[in-house]
Amino acid sequence: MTENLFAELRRWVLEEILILFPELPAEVCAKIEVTPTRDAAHGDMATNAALVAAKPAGKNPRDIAAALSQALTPRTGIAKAEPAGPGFVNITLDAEFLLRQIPVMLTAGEAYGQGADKAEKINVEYVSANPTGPLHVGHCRGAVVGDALANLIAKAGYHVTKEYYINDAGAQVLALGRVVYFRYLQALGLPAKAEAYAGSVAGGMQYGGAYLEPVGEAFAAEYGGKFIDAPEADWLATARQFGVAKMLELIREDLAALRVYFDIFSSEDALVQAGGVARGLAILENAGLIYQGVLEPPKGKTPEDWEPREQTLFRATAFGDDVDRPVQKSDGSNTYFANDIAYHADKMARGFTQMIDVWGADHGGYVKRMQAAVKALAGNTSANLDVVLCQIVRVMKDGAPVRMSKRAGTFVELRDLIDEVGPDAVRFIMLMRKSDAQMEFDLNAAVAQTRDNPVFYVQYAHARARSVLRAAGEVSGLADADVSSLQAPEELALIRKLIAWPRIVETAAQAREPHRVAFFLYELAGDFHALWNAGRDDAALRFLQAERPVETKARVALVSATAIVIRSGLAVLGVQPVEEMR
RNA sequence: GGACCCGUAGCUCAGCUGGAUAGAGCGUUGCCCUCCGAAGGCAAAGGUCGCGCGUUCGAAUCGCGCCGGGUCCGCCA
Repeated sequence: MTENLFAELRRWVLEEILILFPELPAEVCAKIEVTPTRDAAHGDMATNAALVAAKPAGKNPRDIAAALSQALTPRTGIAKAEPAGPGFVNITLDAEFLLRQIPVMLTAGEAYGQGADKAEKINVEYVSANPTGPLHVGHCRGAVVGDALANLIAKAGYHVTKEYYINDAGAQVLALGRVVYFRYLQALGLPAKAEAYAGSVAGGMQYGGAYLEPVGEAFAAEYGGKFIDAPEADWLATARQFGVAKMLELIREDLAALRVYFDIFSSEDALVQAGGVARGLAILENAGLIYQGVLEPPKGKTPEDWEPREQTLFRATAFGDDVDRPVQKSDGSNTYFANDIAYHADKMARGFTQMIDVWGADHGGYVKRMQAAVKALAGNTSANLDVVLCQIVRVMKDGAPVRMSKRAGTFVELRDLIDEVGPDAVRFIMLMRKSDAQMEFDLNAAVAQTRDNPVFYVQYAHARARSVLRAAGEVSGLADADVSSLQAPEELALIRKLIAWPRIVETAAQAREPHRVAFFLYELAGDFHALWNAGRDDAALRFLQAERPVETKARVALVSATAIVIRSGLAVLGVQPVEEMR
């Protein structure tokens, strides 16, 4: 018993088309698809096989469509197959064949839609915010998109590792260490003034937020007066580590509030200490991709202090990048890019040939060079890096944007957003947009209990379904129910939507687009609400019919299947199904 | 100057990797809902898919060139 009916029908189409044209090249077959029809008048499914095969077969697409239709029609499960339009074949399934999927859903439960084991590891890295403070709203979209994408790819049958890269090696965490020390002096009651202290801090007084006050206190509690008059060299490493550990705790709490969890946290510092950077660069060095050179200044926008400098460069242009990229600064120390190369080399050494990074839009200019580096590292082997960019989110309230700039002092933390609308709304709404498009997050809509709040609408559908199931009480042998009475247009529309779920999982995972799941659930909820509403106009369509146990059982099976698919989809999005609306 | 993302209904956005008559919600307009499943329901109006070439049986979708918005551009992370 197969789950993905579209994949099954595609196999049938392929079998028949290869009987008609045994010589059809594999790359042509690969383009053949079986898709849901937009219009119910076109049947349940349509295939483009005749259109795709027309040119290589040297025949008119309509003729092929006619022949293919004839070949498909006798198949068990197909009620009708007919040529249409420029050369489509529209397929109408036997209702009985369609309905047979309901027990499949009931038996599979929330696992319905789970793809077959692809026996392939995929690493999904996201958030990776610097451990210098709590997460802010800007991190939120990447966290949600990355998490849902990882769930989605796992659902499609891949072995997914969710990874967070801790940038605990650069100048920023040193700045954090200095501020921790400053807060420590304060905690001990010493007259350390921010202005005076800032002057003595290399890189200025970043991360001065109040959230570091308790860190200073904890540091004081741990080390007492030990570091009061000590030189920086004595305390900096300790303060940095202490600060990073505390910030990671903070970040993990923020992530937990958003229900985002990782399989692994990788430390940049640990990688550097273990010699990973030298190891990564050596791979490129051995491939002859590292050289000394001088870069041209960017045209049209030459920095004031520009002067030509010789640097160690990676030949990124050999792999599709626009210019070669520095891996070492002019003083010989490594660039951040060098560490990133090392980090991806490390992932590859851990057996990942498929990697996905979720980044903010401000890193868009970084994509080509990182992909170039991965290709270079792979050498003759195959490895691939996909980058999902998340564009900016504008938070709106009462029709006006909520200011979020740090400078304006209204720096909105992720926690504020979650407290305002709850993790479910944050997650679902963030996923109602394609990640590479800018979006507006409307705080008013996010808490509204109407159809324009998608998370409410979907959860309400689930709650209604559960309410029916509670009212129905224990119904035994649901998976064996006679469902042949399900014939109303609204019922069949709902079933057609339900059987699309495995296909959505597959296509959305392949496209790395979790938002398709959110849209699917929204549509599914719409179909279910429509059926519910039909029962208001026509009592005969209500789910529970005291006088008609057979029909009732069939409908309860359908409602149960609907609840299962909604739960299955919400699980991918990381949104909780609710039993009742309160 | 260059790279990347976006441009679809009044607004916010989908459009399933080139398919059939371009969709949804909000908003607008009209009708329905005193109770029995209404924190609502049904329906209508609303589009030169930014513009122009090109590729082909076919383009919102692919290519090129413009226009507009955004992100970014040697040693920052």
